[in-house]
Amino acid sequence: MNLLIIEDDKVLSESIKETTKEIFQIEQAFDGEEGLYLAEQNIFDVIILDIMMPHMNGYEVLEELRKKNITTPVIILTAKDGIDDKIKGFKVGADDYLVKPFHREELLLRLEAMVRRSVGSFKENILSFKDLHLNLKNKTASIDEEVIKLNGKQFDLLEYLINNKNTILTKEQIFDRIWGFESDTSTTVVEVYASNLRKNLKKYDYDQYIKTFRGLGYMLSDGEGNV
Amino acid sequence: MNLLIIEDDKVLSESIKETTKEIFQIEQAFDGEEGLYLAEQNIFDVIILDIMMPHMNGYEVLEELRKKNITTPVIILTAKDGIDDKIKGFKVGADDYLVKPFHREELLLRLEAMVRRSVGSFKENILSFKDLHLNLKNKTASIDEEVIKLNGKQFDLLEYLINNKNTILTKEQIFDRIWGFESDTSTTVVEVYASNLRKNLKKYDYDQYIKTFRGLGYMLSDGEGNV
DNA sequence: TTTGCCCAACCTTAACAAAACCTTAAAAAA
DNA sequence: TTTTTTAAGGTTTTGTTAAGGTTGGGCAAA
Repeated sequence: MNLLIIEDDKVLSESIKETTKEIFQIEQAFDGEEGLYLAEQNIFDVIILDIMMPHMNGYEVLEELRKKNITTPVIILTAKDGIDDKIKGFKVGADDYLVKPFHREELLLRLEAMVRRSVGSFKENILSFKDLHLNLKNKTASIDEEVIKLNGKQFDLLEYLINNKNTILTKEQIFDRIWGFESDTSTTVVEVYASNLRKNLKKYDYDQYIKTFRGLGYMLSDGEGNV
Repeated sequence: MNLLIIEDDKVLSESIKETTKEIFQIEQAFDGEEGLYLAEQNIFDVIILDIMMPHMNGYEVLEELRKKNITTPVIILTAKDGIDDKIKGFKVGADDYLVKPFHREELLLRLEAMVRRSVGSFKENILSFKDLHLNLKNKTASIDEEVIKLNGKQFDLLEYLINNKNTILTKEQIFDRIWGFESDTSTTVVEVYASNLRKNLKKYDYDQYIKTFRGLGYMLSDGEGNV
């Protein structure tokens, strides 16, 4: 689970990081522009967005983001608790709105509720694609009771693909999501992992669902046969 | 959009109905049991749930509901604003939590945000021209369920034509748009791609809509026959 | 006004070139 | 050891070019 914190108050940002780091992989941006840039990579599960920031404020960031069809859930964090501010926040596309000061627990709860819904699966930590089930808790994959051995990043890749089934993910997105922005290995590793994942799924004929779109990226498709 | 209000205070329930009736089809339940029964029908897009109710309280209703795999988004409405109550609410599966008293607008905004997300994620990104549909999310084209195989630039060309249907696009425009300004290939490739695209659409008689205007360029026309 | 010719613009095809991708295996890191 | 990364060669798809065929408008002669 990846969380982006866009907050110019470094102390608060760190504090949020502390309370959420057990559940999320954290990325931080300390101004609007940087936040927008990172958010545009479309690799986050949820974004915490401060409103009052120099240069580019939170509303602008969110508006830009939605304009670009990035639908990552956003929770607005602000000291403004006037109803008009809330209206503005929701109108530009926020999913939740939390007023400072707030309980750490409440933030965490709201984040969890949001992720739980958007990632789906109310059933505890199980992510499924057809008869293929991922147990997110202990990182195991299985098809009809039979466990498939996948190493770390292969599992991550499969999880990411399932969470975005039927949409094309570019190699860059996959790379940024799994290897991280500042990783200095090349994006061709994605090809290697796609290859390995396919090899592991081949036994169950699930490799067919991983489609590659030349010049675009990869997609996990539950479409029957075609494409 | 269907909304279920589970609230034993009839005055408040009516008041909520008033503020939401323009957007939602409303159903009301005035105690926990009735609410659970209605919610189990699984026909609602979102549920407003009061906590303090006689016999069966909101937590119990929600817990029962989730146990039965009904995942309708639930927003809890209560006078309790202690953090422990919120924790309890989210833990049993709430999606949002609003403390009384609240602004009518805020309730409405939160309802809208919730619904927008749950239906929004279902709606796909489709661009259509007559019975020809482009799925922008996975770059597939189809006519009556049947998928048409188009490679990258052919798809881009078709997308561009549809987005500008009934206006003539010069070869230069098309070229700059799809190949990019600094590309050093000649604009005759546009002709080749127009040809290929027509060939692929011929099977469905959709090639006829791609008209060429000598000395001007191409146009996708939905006009019948002539022009 | 009509006819027929010419030429530029466009269409189509196919061959070649060049990316993009796959797979494997070995080296490096954990 | 196991996992991750790099590298290299092979495969497939797509992009590009060139060449010959087709079309249609302009224009001059009838």
